Amino acid sequence: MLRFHNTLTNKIEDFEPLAGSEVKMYICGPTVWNFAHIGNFRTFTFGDILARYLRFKGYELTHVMNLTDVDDRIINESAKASKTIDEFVQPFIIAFWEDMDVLGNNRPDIAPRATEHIKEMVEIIQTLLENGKAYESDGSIYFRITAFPEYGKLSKIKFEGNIVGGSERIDTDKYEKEDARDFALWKLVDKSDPAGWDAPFGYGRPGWHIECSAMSMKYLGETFDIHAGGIDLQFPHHENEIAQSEGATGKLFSKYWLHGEFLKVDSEKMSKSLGNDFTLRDIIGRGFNPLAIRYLLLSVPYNKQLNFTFEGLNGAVTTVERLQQFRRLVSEANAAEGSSAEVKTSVEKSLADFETAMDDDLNTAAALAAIHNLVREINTLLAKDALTSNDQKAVSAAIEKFDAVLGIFGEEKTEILEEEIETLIEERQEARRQRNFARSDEIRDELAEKGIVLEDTKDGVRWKRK
RNA sequence: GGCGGCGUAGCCAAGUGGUAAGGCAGAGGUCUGCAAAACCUUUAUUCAUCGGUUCGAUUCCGAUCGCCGCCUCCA
Repeated sequence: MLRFHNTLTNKIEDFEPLAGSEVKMYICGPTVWNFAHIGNFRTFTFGDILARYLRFKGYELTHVMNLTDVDDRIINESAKASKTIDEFVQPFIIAFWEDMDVLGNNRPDIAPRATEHIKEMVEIIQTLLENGKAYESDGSIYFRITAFPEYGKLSKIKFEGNIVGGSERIDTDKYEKEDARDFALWKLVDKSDPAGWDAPFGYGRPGWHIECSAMSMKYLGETFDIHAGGIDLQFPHHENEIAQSEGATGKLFSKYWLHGEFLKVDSEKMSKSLGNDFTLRDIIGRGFNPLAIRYLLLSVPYNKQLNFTFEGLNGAVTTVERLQQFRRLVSEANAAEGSSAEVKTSVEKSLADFETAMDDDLNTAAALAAIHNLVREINTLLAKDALTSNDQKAVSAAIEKFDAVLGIFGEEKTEILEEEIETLIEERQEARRQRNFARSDEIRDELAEKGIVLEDTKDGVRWKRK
């Protein structure tokens, strides 16, 4: 039984979708110019694992992830560059999907853009104005938090002695709001500003939070199953989404809320001043295999802070190579006819342990342990040449199942230079037979330079791409 | 100041009221012309510190120390 820690109730809950085997899920996506940080990709990778696992469990999933393509920076910079928002934002969106692809994150089914859903936002704001949960002040529209008593139920934030009362950090007056906690739904802008939209309540642009309410409900309905995102969004963004959405519909917005924890770097917070705010591209630029980055990001359960270190990443590089090697060894094994009860048991146990771990709020660390245990057991048999053909099939099938969820075994590559490589290997074998090791090592080095690694085994030479 | 999370071997870490998963690194060995890969063996009397509850705590409670996040704008 799949269970999640639901931030809304702060409890571990059995996952029971609203409609049988259909699951509707919304994940808060990137602000398109600001996605590149490795910490963000932990959240997106977690979202991908969540989606993959729901499908693994047989659910029919609709997975929506928004692209926030309007904010002050985008508006200012696009104006400076004399570009439309769309022109300015397009390269960032392309780069984002490139990074997602490189990391092996499947794309969501629907990736709506904020700027294409202004109409839906306006409709929600209208409803809130009509039912008294929003008000106009100085031409802008604000949400009236006092009209939504449940405000704070997600973040459990208490306002006593905090924002409203004790703090001197806010001067309520300067916001022209009824209450300092009230947040903007629609911001009035000058008619001459190209970055604005017409609405019944005036020319302006939407507040940040309203886009997610509008897009999630448009594609998933007024009530849907899962809303996920990084922990940094819990307050105020998700809290405000709930207020807007439930304030407008009077219905439960999302049944489950999952929040991914943050990344630390060398046990410190990430920041520009510490020079440790790496982007995915920085790390790949240092020559690290994206698959290893993926492995590291998912090796710690999503709801735990992960300490990112290059020592850890180097470990992940080795681990991922071992897993890829394992898949190769299994598929290439010279398996004799037959089957073994022992292997059957090992495979079944590994799959069961894997699923138990993932069922338990996506405990990827424990799930990986289940995989590693199988790898070790089967490798032992392979070393003894004791894997039978039925074992081979069962193990391969298990690998495909694991990989459908985690995506860490890499792809089976089709080789292009194969003939050339084979010729060189032949030549090297001949040199070795003549005990001309100087020449044989030369060939091995030559191939190594091209990224081809040779391994001499008792069944002949095996080669792989590094 | 308010709220929340965390502190387990050199590193990344799972976990549970009953005696410490897994990976990386290290050491020794098998195999090999040498490597590589793989395998085998080995690596925490102990889970930040100090108290308490208990037959028994790393796991529960309290305190202390340390680290991280949110609590303003922008998203």
